[in-house]
Amino acid sequence: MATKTSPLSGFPELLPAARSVERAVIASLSDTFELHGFANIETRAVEPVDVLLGKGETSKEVYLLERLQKEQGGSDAGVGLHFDLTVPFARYVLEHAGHLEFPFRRYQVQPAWRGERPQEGRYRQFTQADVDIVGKDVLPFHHDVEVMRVMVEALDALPIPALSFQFNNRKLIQGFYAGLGLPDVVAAIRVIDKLDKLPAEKVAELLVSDAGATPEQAQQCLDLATIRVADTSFVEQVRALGVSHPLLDEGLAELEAVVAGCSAGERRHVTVEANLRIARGLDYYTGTVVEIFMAGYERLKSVGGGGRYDALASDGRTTYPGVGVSFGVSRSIIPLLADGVLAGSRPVPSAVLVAVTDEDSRAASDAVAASLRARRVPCEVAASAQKFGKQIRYAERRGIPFVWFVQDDPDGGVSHQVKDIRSGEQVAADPAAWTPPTDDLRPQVVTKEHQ
RNA sequence: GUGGGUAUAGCUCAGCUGGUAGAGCGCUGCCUUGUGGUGGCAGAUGUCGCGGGUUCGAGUCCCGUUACUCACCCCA
Repeated sequence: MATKTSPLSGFPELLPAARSVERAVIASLSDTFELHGFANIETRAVEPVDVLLGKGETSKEVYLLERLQKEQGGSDAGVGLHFDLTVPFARYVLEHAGHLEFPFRRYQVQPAWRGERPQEGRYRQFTQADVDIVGKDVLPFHHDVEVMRVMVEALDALPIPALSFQFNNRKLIQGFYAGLGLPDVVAAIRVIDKLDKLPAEKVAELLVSDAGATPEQAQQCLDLATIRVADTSFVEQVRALGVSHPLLDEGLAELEAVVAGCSAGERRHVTVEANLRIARGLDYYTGTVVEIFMAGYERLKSVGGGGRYDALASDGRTTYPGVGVSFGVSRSIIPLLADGVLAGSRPVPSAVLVAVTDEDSRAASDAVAASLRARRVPCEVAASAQKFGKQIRYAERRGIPFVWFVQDDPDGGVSHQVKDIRSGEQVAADPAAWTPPTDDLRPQVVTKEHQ
């Protein structure tokens, strides 16, 4: 019976070649995280609604599981799919605190769900990669530098366009605003966050109307927010504004350490800046904050972000401060795939198609395949003993670079030949010794420059 | 949630002021009796998103509906 299907908006599905790219990205990220000693965990897909909604997110972006709610008798709010990995992680830490060693370092690559209108780079189901370090009661500041450096290193290794890490520090902002005498620091941060959407004059007006600032204070806020440098010279620039407060000093010192620490070393395509307008809307951040942007894809807004949160998880007796950063795998990779900036070299893992001469000799072809696989060469045996031209075409359509022929010799033995179907070159080969070039062994990520 | 656009072959799309469905690519076969790609010849494929209305007649006009899509809001 025919079934009509249609894509579900916001729930992207990749074809095999594209999926191989996504998997390569995830493998590369995991490799870097593990190189720095971060253990992988996976949390369940659902959380109690009160856990999900406790962090200032609006309820309508959460997908609720209606059936489970009904089963529970409707007395409590039920469960919903998580919309990020930070909130489930905080819950996980509380739940398993007795079995974890602190500081606890973990990374997590999982889908999250959000019920908002889909767009390029914004999906209802998307994969995110998070790294965090969580301490018990205290977490020394140097972990801020450490975890940010890990993400810098992880993203620097990816075959994607240049990335910019833009750092700020909540203590710096709050200390500055407090030193300035602003009545409503939180409202001011929220207004400053609009700076890339509204003109400066409009933001100044909002600071006066919404955050209770005087016009002079508003101007100083703008002066602070427009500081953006690729080194630690922002410290003098902030000092020059003439505001002083102990929290400001602390924030300046922290941001200086993060920028200096993340800038150190050779990078392929990741740059680091202090950008004092970065605030991040989420109110659980307390110190370091970061947003990550991808060159040529500024329209996606940030492809990653994170920061320091001193009290995301607490059981009332112990608090678990943490610092972490997340990278939007779907958000960045899917647009790159759609634009052809990234592509998979082939849709199948097979590097070799072993041709079948006739069904009676299929066993001989199977033996060749087994021999290749014993040396970790991915291969498959032809589906049917069609004319060799058809079998070659089968391989060509799948991007399989080599076809292996097993043929009877006049002297009663068999001969083996392998053909590179891109060049047409065909040579005698030993199934117990032949190996394809390394680049042909597995599907590769192809970038536009190389195409 | 608000506003715009679109819906026709596997894919990209054409189809004028209404007259029973088309192209390119792809696909299948043959030229090519066991080695593909180029070329030539032949061929297959559609409830024209769904429901209703107007009309002798609707892919085309009208109404509704659903899905997709773009922008705003917001975020990874």
